[in-house]
Amino acid sequence: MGAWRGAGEVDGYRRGSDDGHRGGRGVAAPLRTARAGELRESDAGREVRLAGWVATIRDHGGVLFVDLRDASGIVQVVVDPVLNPAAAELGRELRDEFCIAVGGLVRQRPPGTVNPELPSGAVEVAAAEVMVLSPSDPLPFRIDDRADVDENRRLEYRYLDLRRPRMAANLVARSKAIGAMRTTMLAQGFLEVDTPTLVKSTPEGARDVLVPSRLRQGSFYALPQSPQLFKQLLMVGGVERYYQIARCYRDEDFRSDRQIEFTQLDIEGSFWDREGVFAALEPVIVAVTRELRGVELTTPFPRMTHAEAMRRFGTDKPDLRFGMEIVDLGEAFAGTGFQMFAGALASGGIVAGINAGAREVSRSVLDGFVERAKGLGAKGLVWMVVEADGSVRSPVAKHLTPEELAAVTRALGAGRGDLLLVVADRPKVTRTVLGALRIDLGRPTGHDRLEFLWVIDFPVFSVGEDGSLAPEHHPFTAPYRVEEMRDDPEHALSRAYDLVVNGVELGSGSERIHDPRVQREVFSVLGISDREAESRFGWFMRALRYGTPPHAGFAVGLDRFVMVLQNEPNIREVMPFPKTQTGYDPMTDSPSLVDEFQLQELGIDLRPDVRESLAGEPTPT
RNA sequence: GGGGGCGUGGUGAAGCUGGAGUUCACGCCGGCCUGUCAAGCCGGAGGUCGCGGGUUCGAGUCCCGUCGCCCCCGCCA
Repeated sequence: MGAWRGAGEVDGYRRGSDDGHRGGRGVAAPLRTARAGELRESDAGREVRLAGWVATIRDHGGVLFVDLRDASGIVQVVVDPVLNPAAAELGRELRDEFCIAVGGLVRQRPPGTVNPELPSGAVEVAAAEVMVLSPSDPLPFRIDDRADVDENRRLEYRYLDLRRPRMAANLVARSKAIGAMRTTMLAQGFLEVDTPTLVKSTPEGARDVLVPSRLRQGSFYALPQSPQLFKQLLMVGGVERYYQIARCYRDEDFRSDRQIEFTQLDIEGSFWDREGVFAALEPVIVAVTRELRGVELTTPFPRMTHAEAMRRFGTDKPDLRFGMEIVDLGEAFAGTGFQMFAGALASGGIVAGINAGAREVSRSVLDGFVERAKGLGAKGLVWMVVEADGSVRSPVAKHLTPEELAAVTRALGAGRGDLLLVVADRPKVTRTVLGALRIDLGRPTGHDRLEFLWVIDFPVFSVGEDGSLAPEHHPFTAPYRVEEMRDDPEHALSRAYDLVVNGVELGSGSERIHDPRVQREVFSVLGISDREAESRFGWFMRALRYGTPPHAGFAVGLDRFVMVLQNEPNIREVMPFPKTQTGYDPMTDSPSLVDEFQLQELGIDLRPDVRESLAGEPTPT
């Protein structure tokens, strides 16, 4: 680019300067000698060159103010037509978000015109020269944090959205987080190793993102759900301490904290157990939090077993920033005549409740809670309000004895005005429903406080609605005892753990199986036949036979972590180019149809019904 | 797969009980203005009320369907 030299035109835009004529002597490189947001009183008297974007223009007819923004921040540029008529003339042609360069003198602002809102507000740059590097069309939305722009529109113009201070700050935070992770991992002697992104599909857990092979038509790669098996192979390979900032892909429905592709800090270590993992990871969490929040966390983080988390909070990722714990009310209703409670207790269920505290709630809000509980799978929800006179108002009060009502309020520590929510159902349903209501009712907004927590001793299997068992973790997780896993699968515990902050699952990990015989047994208990295990994981099981060290590891969700630390409500705000809930990118119009030839090369034919549904769609030629 | 919320000039909103595309702020275009800082003042342009159907003399408004975005349940080993 010919900026600052050559003729006085850049892409047809005239340059204004104080030499009184156009096309005058050029100005030598570099384009920029200072950063806008960094200028301070101590810079007064400096001749600087700045380059950036027009944040706002304030044209007083005479003097013209331009807020010049670059990645470092904003500084006010003053163009004075008396001192500099050519620059002023050009300045009048400037519009929002033009990319410009300015040369001039940094000076203290006149008394009374200092802007305390701006870090650079004590100074301004008196423009001697202004040059348009690149003009801008009128914007689809304002570059401003204060506007709440439709997200589709933001994604369509993500490059403009990223100019907003909030998004720019999130990019910086993300970069700092990765930096702190690398620094901490390197200091601990970890080796950064990258692993393939075209891998073997192992239909297990999440849906794979598939990539068709051209050279082997009909065969598919998968994008990795995580580098799980590769990092274990690195342990077999003698790496001992591995980490990677890894991109992972899971083709499941989107949520506010889930995207089809996301980033993890992935670590693995040999001769490690859980304690080794925690000891290596806590400094990383501390460093990232220090970097992004300026907060020094206390270690070690508290721990809680999965069973305790479920019992007290109804979830495997408890938010410890508030109480409202789930209280078992079995004792209070031990001999109750109230059919709903008695029935639940008799059939192996439980009665439990939470004290939502004193709050004014209308009947419609209470009905909303009942609907929510039903939506979550409970048969119903009983609400009780402790009245000013100590009596209990509830739709079921007449079915309960005064002793029972007293026992409930006592068990829940209820005082005047408190709202109590009670569920009677199977234990798991009861706890998860109350756990969800607890979050609905008690969760603090934002993430100003941080409550980290290790959740340990996950069960090997989770019990489904129908009583069926589903593995809670990937099949390479070591159980405490294989025999228990086989003989009493419902109660078997695994050497798996999660890291939780403020009710958000930040990541999970486990001690791995390093004995091929145990691995085979685990496959068998999981219902994976020898033959199936061989075809899907044979290559991996073979590796385990060559002196595999005991090892363990973890993966931290980078996007979620930054989301929490930046106090963002969803993961998209901390991802540079995220997709919508339906996996669509409005900016690039992706995913898109491909042309017939591309499909042919891959040996792929679209199903007739799919073809049919696409009729009328614009197709590539 | 299911439930809910939202969809109105370029942006953000209001639009009540169905009565003229009405209103507000920002942006845009033009003009004025020499110390503002989301500058100010005057004037102007700009909309198939997501799309389709229905009810009605009449629909942004009511009903049905559909599409898109967001949130939740399922799903996410």
